[in-house]
Amino acid sequence: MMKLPESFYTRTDVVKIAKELLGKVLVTEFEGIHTAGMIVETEAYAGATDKASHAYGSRRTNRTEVMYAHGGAAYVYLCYGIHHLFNVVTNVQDTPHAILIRGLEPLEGIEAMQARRGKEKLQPSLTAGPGALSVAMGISTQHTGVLLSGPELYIEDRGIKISSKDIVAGTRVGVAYAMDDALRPYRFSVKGNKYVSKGKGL
DNA sequence: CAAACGATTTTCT
DNA sequence: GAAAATCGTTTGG
Repeated sequence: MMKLPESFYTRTDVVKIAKELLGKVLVTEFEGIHTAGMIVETEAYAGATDKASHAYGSRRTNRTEVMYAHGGAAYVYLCYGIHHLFNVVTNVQDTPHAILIRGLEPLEGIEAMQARRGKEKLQPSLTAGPGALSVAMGISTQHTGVLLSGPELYIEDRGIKISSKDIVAGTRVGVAYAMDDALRPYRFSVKGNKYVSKGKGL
């Protein structure tokens, strides 16, 4: 039950951090509503050298500015005009690394999540997928730039250990336009977990 | 100032 | 399994 320290995010190996985020718990406290879910799927985006990243080639725009901040901030991007994608900014200042949270296993405030998603029953699709989990957790683009050190939005370690043999590495999803970089094994998920998004390939 | 595109989800066939 | 929805950001003129 400990919030991850800033030093967790400011390390330089974004792939390693992506793996370590599996099993951690994302918590939000918006409008007095407490919701929490265990992270079961992540994707690393290695900034300037990664064609799939918004910051490829050190591109720096108003939107990507947050990625250049030091690790520990949230980067929320609106995709296809309707989906909010939640990312964790990592590494040090001026290095635009980020990790996309693709899947969560609901732990607390499940009723609230269902209400936000307009779903009657609990089903994997509630939080399987980056756009879906953002809605369930109440995250939207207005939270971009918010520090993950709380009090409304943070990630904590509850002592859950994911054995390395239960971590599946795969190619990323929805980044086919990135050509060869789309084949990099930057996607990590917890083996057999129902809340891991299916994606298109793998 | 106008046009094109996308780190996806949902719904229909 | 495949196609449509939808709008802010980015890129070109």
